[in-house]
Amino acid sequence: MKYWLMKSEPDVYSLDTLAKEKTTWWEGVRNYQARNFMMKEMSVGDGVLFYHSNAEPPGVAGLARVSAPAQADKTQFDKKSEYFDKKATLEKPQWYCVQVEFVAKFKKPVTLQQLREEKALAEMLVIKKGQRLSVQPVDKKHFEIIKKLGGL
DNA sequence: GCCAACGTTGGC
DNA sequence: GCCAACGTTGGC
Repeated sequence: MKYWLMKSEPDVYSLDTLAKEKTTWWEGVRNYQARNFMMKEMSVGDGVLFYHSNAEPPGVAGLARVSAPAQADKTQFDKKSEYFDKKATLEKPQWYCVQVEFVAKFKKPVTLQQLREEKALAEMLVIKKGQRLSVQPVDKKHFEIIKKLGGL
């Protein structure tokens, strides 16, 4: 069982949307490191911190869980999609994504500022300068602290 | 294989 | 909207 932080812009796809839809395929990741985490490291049941980037304020909005293993991201084959990739073929997909399911929404989001102020979280990747990875691993202890900060 | 140019991310 | 940080692309 591993733990992750996954970023989404709430204007594009928010935790509230996931709460309504229950599950979603995490499509549109076009970074190899992030893809490799989804393809090779994630397992069904892994815990996910759902992070709102480009939000006011930015921060962890709640919890999700990996609900199906990685499969080819179908948006890479869709010419009309902004995520279309002409290098991808059905035989050799370039991009994969896992399915995540809604778990819980924090009563109040745990803001980036709170994460920075919490000494025990100083080593978290999301805090670090220039850290842009949209899918990143999280220590269990950090996951638990944030869950508590979120009131769960 | 180097690296400059360019594009994207994401906080502010 | 700005811009620092970083990833990707493509000429050589």
